[in-house]
Amino acid sequence: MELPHLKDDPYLKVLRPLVEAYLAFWRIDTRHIKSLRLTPSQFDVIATLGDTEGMTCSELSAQTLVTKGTLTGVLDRLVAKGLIRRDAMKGDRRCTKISLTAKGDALFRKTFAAHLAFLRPFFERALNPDEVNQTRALLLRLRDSFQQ
Amino acid sequence: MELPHLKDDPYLKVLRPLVEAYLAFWRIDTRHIKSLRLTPSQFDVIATLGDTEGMTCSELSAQTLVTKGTLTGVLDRLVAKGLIRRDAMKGDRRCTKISLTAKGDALFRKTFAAHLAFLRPFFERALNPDEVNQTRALLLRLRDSFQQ
DNA sequence: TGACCATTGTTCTAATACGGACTATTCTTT
DNA sequence: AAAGAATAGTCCGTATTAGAACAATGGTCA
Repeated sequence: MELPHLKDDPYLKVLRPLVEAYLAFWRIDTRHIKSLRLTPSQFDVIATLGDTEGMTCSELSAQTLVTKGTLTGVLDRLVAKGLIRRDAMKGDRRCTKISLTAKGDALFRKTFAAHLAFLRPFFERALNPDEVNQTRALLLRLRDSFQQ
Repeated sequence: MELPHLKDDPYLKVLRPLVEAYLAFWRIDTRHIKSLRLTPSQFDVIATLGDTEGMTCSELSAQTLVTKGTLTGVLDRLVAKGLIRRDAMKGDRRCTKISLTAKGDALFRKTFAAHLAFLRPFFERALNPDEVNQTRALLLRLRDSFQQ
């Protein structure tokens, strides 16, 4: 049997835990965000725009986990909710400057800190400060290995 | 300023690395799967059904990362490709038994081991055997914290 | 200046994704 | 046995998702 052998490969023993840990986190994260009447992508955009002077679609797409093509639709819905604004960019007519409206900024102030405070206990319960640093270092090594 | 303070919270320092590590992995994983002419969900289903006698939709949904509602469509497309089969379950007429066809089994044999072999070097490069066990343990603790 | 190439944001298609509603069926409890 | 609860799979609406193609614009270099 070849497969059991492969499934026991010591290096692959991290694969499922990585996926499962992320997914468990993601479900909690998403559920809380939805209670704010936002989708995860929308929250991502709001949180990224918060405390900035605004940015172009490309910059937004790079800093969030939202693809350029998807971003258009996400922004459309955020404009419809009155949370962001699209302005022409002087100097480069290809670009659009995306920024929070007053309403969007108010939402950002109200929800961003609250969301992080909501998440913290889950990490606190799982890891002590030493382990946080260990985990962080190990995860960054994994990330870098998959990124080059 | 309240936000920088929150962002420096030692417990939240794992948040971004977790997301980034998973996403970096996910991109590599997905790219390779697509080269097999399958979507990630379809591969997930095929890999889960491999070397089994088949299972119900609920079991499949629990063991893969595909939601029950989404599964219907994924299975539809796999049936259309001739890779799986839906059979009535004797004993419980609510259930459907999903299993690989001969063609699906052939695809499983050809691609599953190859895909794992493709992924292994990324883990090997990042972590030594000790660290694999550490990482695994830490990730499982995180998962459990988010799951209860 | 003008040909060439890169970049920007939008649009398109196919496939997910979640969660809730729905029907059919089975189990529980009285 | 009959009413009520639980489960199975499907269907629906809304929102993503990647990636390719597109037109408009900007930069580069001969």
